[in-house]
Amino acid sequence: MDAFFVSVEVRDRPELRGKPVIVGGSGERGVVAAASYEARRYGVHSAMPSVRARRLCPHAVFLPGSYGRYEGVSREVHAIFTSFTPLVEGIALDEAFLDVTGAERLFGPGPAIAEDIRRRVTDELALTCSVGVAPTKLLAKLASEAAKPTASPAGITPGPGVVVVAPGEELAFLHPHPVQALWGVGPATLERLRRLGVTTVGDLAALPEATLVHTLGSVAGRHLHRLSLGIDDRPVVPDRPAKSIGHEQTFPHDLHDPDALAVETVRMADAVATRLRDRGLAGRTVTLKVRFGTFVTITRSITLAEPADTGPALAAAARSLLAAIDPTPGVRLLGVSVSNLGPPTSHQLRLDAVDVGGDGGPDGWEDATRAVDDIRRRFGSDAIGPASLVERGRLRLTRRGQRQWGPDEPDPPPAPAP
DNA sequence: TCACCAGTGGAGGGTTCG
DNA sequence: ATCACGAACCCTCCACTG
Repeated sequence: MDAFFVSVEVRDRPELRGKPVIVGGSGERGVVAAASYEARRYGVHSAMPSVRARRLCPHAVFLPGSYGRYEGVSREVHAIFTSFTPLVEGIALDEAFLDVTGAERLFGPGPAIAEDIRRRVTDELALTCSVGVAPTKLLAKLASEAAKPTASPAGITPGPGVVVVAPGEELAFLHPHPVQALWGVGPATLERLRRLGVTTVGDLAALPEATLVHTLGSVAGRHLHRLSLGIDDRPVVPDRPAKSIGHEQTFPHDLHDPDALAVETVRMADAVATRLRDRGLAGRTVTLKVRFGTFVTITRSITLAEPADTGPALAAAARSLLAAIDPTPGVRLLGVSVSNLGPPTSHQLRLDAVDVGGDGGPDGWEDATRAVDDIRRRFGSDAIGPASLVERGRLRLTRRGQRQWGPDEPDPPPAPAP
């Protein structure tokens, strides 16, 4: 999808059409989630600090966005995709791979399907998308980027909408691209490749595999070497199971107080546990992430003997990790995530089993947690929560249906302790 | 008893992507 | 000269097992 979040907003508020529009966090610590092509003319792009975006384009309209709405529209787009093939792999809300090899007998050749998809997205959803058609995932991705509109200070140029890389044309299309166009080449890899004198994918293809393995490691080296030769046999995989679930948050102001951090940890552990139960999962490895005011980021993790899916169980683990961290330099961001996911084990019979809570559960919170889920379903997610959060008025994690791109209105800095 | 080896899983950091 | 959040994957080091 082209400028997805912004396009949804403009579609529903026509007075925004033709204006520079930015969806993202507007606070001091926010970032741009999406920018309209009018805003991109000024050099604004996604992931840019909002402060910089506002400097570049002071007259832009800033919108907080509504993530829940984008999820809904994404489902509608997805439904169009799956009407052509069940082999749809979602990459993000606005991006997906479709394997249409089996659909061509029914719907015609790939390029024709691409045109059909574009037409249906335009007619049914009043949004625009760009499609790349190619024999491999990498080439399809690059082709879809080539199909998009471009924005420069001079103006906005519409894209072709569909770009096809036919069999036999792969290397001619691929090799002129800059190496950073390859999936897996970010700033760090780019610098290492630059030192090898590599600028384009073609340069990369001329290098022996051993050289790449030596500088980038066995997996990445071999992978990039193959990609540069147009070899990419990764299949389109629908419904990949989640491997981790987490929550993290940047605070409007750095936190120094251990008690305040403990409260935030409980809040996030509770949110993660709720999402875990929503999906019928539990996890064994709990990871605490701390970013200090200096931007130095550390993670600490612990693996539990039994999978956990209750707030108290995750909070206890996260707080034990927090206890070993000195927060006095100031904590900018805190995160709790859970991995090693699997089904929640029904209580295993153990010879040494101790019934802590008196309800038969291993951590004593099974019945209470079931009741909490029930109350939230009926009265909303803010209706109930851990006592430590209620007392401090911190029950709410984020407004419903919202994902934030940074803290919005910074609270006034805490008054110095007497 | 020691040296070596292969495999596994945990911990922590880093990179990349949208 | 300070940029979110959520997730996947990779690498290295280390302990333990056999």
